[in-house]
Amino acid sequence: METSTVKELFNRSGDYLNKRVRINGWVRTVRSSKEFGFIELNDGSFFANLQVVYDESLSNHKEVAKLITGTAISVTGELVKSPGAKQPFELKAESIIIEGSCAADYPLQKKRHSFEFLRQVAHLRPRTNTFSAVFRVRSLVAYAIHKFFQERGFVYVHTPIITGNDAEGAGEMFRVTTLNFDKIPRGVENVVDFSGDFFGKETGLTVSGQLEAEAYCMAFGKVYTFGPTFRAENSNTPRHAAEFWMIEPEIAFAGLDDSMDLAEDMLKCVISYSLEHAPEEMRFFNSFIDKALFQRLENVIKSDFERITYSQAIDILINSREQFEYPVKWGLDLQTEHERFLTEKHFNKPVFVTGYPKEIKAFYMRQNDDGKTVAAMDLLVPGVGEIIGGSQREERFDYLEKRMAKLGFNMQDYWWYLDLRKYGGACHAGFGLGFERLIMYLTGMTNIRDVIPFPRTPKNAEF
RNA sequence: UCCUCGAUAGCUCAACGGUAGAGCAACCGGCUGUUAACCGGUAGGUUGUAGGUUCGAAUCCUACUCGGGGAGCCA
Repeated sequence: METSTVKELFNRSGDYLNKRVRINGWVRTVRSSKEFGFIELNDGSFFANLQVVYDESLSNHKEVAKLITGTAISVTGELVKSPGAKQPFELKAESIIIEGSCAADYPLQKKRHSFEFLRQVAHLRPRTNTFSAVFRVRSLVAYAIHKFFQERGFVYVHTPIITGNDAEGAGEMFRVTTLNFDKIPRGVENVVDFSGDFFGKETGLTVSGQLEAEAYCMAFGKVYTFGPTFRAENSNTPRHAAEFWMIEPEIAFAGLDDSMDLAEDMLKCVISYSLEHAPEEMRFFNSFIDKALFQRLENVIKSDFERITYSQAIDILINSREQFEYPVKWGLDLQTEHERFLTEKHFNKPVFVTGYPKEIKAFYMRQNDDGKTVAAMDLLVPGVGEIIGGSQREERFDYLEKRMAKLGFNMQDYWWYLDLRKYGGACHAGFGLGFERLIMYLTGMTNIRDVIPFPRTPKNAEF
């Protein structure tokens, strides 16, 4: 007999009702009486459990009555209408085969666990309701992002994981090396000599695929990256991880407004996709994780994102009469408290802030005519803060070269990046979207460690 | 990295200077439709680690380790 999935039973219950089926899965909980009992079975295909009913007619009835949470079983029986109120149908077991027993010290219980505890059993937590929902949505959203870009003619570029350039100084890099730590070769002034290293130069894990994506953008016109990114920052917050995934679209013959349009369109599409394709999971988040989730997401889908300049943001903050811990002054970067005020209190929706002072932004951003600001944009969203950072790129060779020289860059390290301006450099723009921050925003989960299967953070690389 | 709070049974917590407890889980038993099932019972602890104060420390002090929240860095 062919094995069915719980998902199939729920989606096409009419086809299965009063027919024999077999389901393989894991026991979530057992409620047994003297002569019969119930098993909540989850097979991973669907958020909801299947209720299995058994009675003394089972040859192994005694063992089944003692099944504990976590056991892997295979159930064959007839799918029948359920007299119970909480499920439309149930599986009346004719045979239950115990595929894998579960030791008595199984850490997961049928009651609620703290997320802190579940992080310590990251190998088991996908078996819980919350993490089952989070990681199914994560999978769906990854697909939705590819779908969004592919349908719009973007080319998916695999930028390198190992890289020789700490491109934008986006963060500290993890070093990649095959040098013997007991005998590190040193040259003049005791500086480490990387010439004998695997790549013959100093290399690390990528902190951004943007510079390489720009190269492909100048060939394909519209590209995006979607891959792992690494930052060796000692960041201890619920929004930072040492290994995370980033989506970086790059579009040619386009400016800052185009990239904002793209970002807004993408977010709306992805949110709609999740609501449509993971309704059970999203309802769960709205009920148990964040009661305002649907309201917030629907607000995002329907409303136009606010677009203000950095200068306007400063004015709003100064005129707000709100007490801030950090000073608000043109030229200083916006602090988290300022960003939260703008997106959560003043506008209460996603806000693009553009035109930051060039001193506080990366070298590659296009300089505005005022000589003071660059065509940068950050997208701030309620609850998560900065979810997107982007800009129009400086496509003018001389402007870029001067800027890099002023910041003390070694031009030889960026020869190919400058070449892109030399050979048919067109105006272009793009942004980076933190994939996990998007998942947090979509699910209402408030810690990045709970939206990554096996999170990597300072002092934590277990599993 | 800084500030702050915390660490007690497998889990969630109580006890706040005087013999370490409860609910859930586990185990044993009961129960003819359960829904975090219910009812009775059993077992389970060098109170994160190392020092110190005290007649006496889970409780007070110091350091360390790990974790939460806030900040910085950013996505």
